[in-house]
Amino acid sequence: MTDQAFEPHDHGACISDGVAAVERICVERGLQLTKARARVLEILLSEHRAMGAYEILDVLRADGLASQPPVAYRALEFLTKNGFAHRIERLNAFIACSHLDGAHAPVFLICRVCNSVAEAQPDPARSEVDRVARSAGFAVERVVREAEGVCPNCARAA
Amino acid sequence: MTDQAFEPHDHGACISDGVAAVERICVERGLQLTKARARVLEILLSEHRAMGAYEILDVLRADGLASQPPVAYRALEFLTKNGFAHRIERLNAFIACSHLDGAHAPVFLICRVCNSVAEAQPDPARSEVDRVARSAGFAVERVVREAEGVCPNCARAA
DNA sequence: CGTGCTCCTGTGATTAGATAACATATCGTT
DNA sequence: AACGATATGTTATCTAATCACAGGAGCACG
Repeated sequence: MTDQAFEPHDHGACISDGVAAVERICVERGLQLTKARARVLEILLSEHRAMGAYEILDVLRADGLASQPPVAYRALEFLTKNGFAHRIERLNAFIACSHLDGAHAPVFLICRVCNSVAEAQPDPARSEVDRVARSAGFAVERVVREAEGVCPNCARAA
Repeated sequence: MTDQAFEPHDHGACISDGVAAVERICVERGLQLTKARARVLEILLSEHRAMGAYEILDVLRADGLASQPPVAYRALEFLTKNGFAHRIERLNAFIACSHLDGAHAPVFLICRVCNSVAEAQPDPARSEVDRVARSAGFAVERVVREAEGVCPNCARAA
């Protein structure tokens, strides 16, 4: 398991690699990574934390782009629907996906001190949510798994 | 595991037993189950689904009680802080706790067809979220686990 | 007895998050 | 050129949540 958000890394590459990877996938799947969508993805990739739609909108506005709420929400819908970004329900906010390879049911670790969010890839076979749902005869379509707490860096600092 | 929400049961008892149990716990712990708080609990217990704060507020208003948003939010804060109700992040809504006994890290099963929400009690030892967090050195304070899908009753009906 | 403290309530205003509805544009296809 | 599908721009609206401040009930302590 990797937790990019909690470990030092080349963040410039983080952004450019992320955009490049999404571009490639869009070509493969015939998806249009338009200007607005690409810009929102970049904005999300520029931070390892979740950003609210209106916060993203502020950045777009500063760029001189259209800045009405639907602009951000449409881009975010595109990104989340295609797995390029995720919605963090606990925060009503969004974050770029950091595991573009393959289907996943991620677990998010949200640090309440530094606001960073790490996306972890747990073993799907061990999902307790799935196990519980199965035993209740419940057909799962989407799973939300988010933990809020203190990341190792902030714990060390305290 | 029990899934009251998905199974036939005496719902009148569901409400009265729920209120009685919370009353008892409040006495034990020296908590004040005031009029507003008790009423909101009742409202939540009256349905096996999550209700939005403003929806609760509408009921309070119909009762002739104070009906400004903070009234509902304060009662909900009391109820959730003490484990008498839970917030469903996915829905920005609230539901009465159906497992008052003991500390828990519940899993919620949200039916998108009939809107019912079941609270399941998984085996804590198997929590994949905890496992992942531990391996990242992340100190978990709160966990959100919610599955959205179709409940057995609605699946049968379709 | 009354002062101060803590906790709870009431209300108006504001901020944040999300969507509806409708008009316009762009691009590839036929 | 006409069409359909997809994406954009904008206004308005709705839902969710919080702030800020004033007032009240109950209790403890001097």
